[in-house]
Amino acid sequence: MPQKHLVEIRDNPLFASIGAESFAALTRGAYVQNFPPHTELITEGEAADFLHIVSTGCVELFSIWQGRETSMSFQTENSTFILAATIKDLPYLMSARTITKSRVIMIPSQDIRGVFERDSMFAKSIVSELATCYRNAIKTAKNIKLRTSLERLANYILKLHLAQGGRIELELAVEKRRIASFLGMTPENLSRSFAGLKSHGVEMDGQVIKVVDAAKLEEFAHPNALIDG
Amino acid sequence: MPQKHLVEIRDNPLFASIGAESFAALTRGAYVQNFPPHTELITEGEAADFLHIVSTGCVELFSIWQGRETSMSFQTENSTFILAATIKDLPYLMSARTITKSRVIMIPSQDIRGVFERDSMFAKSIVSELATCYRNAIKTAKNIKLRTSLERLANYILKLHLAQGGRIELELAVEKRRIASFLGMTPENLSRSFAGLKSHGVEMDGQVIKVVDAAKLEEFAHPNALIDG
DNA sequence: CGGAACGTTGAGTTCGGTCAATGCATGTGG
DNA sequence: CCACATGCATTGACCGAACTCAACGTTCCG
Repeated sequence: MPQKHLVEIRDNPLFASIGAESFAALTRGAYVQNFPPHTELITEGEAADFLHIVSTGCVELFSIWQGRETSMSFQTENSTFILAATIKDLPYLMSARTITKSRVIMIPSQDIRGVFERDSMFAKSIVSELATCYRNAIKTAKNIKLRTSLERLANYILKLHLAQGGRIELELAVEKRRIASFLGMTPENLSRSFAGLKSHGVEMDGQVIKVVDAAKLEEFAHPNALIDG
Repeated sequence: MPQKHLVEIRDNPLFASIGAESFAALTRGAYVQNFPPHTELITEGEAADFLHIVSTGCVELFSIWQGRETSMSFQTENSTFILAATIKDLPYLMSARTITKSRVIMIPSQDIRGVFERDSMFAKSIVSELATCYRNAIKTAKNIKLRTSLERLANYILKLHLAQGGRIELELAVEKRRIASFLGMTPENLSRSFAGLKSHGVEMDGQVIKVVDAAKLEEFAHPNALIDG
């Protein structure tokens, strides 16, 4: 593995504080690979042979049941995915596909479990990452169960707005159909919901969303640290 | 703390394989307490001062947003809850209340984090528990997003049926209103859904559910290891 | 210049929620 | 013991949110 890639992996918070020996053990069998958009990386139900880490780009996690598909989350820079399956040596619960051209680090699950046993710093990182993922899953469930689709969209836009430092004009990173699925609605309904947010300080023109009145949007969205934080 | 309680804690899988020293450190500041039904144990947003473990009884985890409440899960014997908050030293994302009379073990979060650092066996248990909880949360989200309310109920009953070794007559452990909330529907709709399952091999009479044709129910429910497993 | 995929819009339908009334069980106080 | 209150489950009528289906416009790409 080229030095460039090693540095790349090292930069990931998950590996930042582990020992040199552990790092070597983790990277010995690792791959770094570039994938074109719309490439299925893993399929739910398969054995979790590798831990995946998005280095650059964007990966969608999704699930299918009885022909119905739903977007579960979008992973960008430095996100791990399917960590729980790797740790427990159980099948993936979700499938993953690239949305944009993406570079992905893959580390054999076996090595992860091995280093986990020996390196307590790494174990700590893993636990921290797992706990964060778990909390995010809980937040997702609360979001879906407690809010209407319009409220979910309002909070989604508000979050984007804040993440981009309060910028007025927002560009959506992923297709609307996927956002719709992520938010638990149909593309048609997302279109209508965007229109419905006009009276709450959001204007839309094609791919560009304008948060013209953030206070008004926030008043409607009622963001909450225990769901959106 | 009485010997009886120590044995009780020891029996929990989370503490089964840890060293004597670690065990002593964990139990030094621990409480074991009995609570009557319908007692709120923790409130979302509060600091995670204790890890809670249900020793006997049943505890409901729920969340509230804008006056709307939803049941997130039911915890019975040997279940931990709010482990992620304890580990990360962050506020609880859910509230908890007893449903039945319950005995609960409470261990100061600080002690959990301390022993976690020193005892790798304990760290392993924690990670395993966390990963399991995480996977359950993912399954919950998939269940809600991919299934209709009738399908969710069908799978819920089927799961009960199988958990009780294929018994025909099932008794619901918790009130229907809470099951309804857990399944993401109103009590009224749950009533109607029960009626709707008549044509799929389920009969209902008050508190007693009869799975008269498990094959028929399964054919409708399409249970899946990646959601229900 | 098609053709494909996506987004939008409209019409109609369905699923699930709201509201209200009733029945039923439990519990309390006279 | 009964009268009454309370809380849950059920049922019906109604309503609203979201989905389906279909048509159409746009963009992107071969």
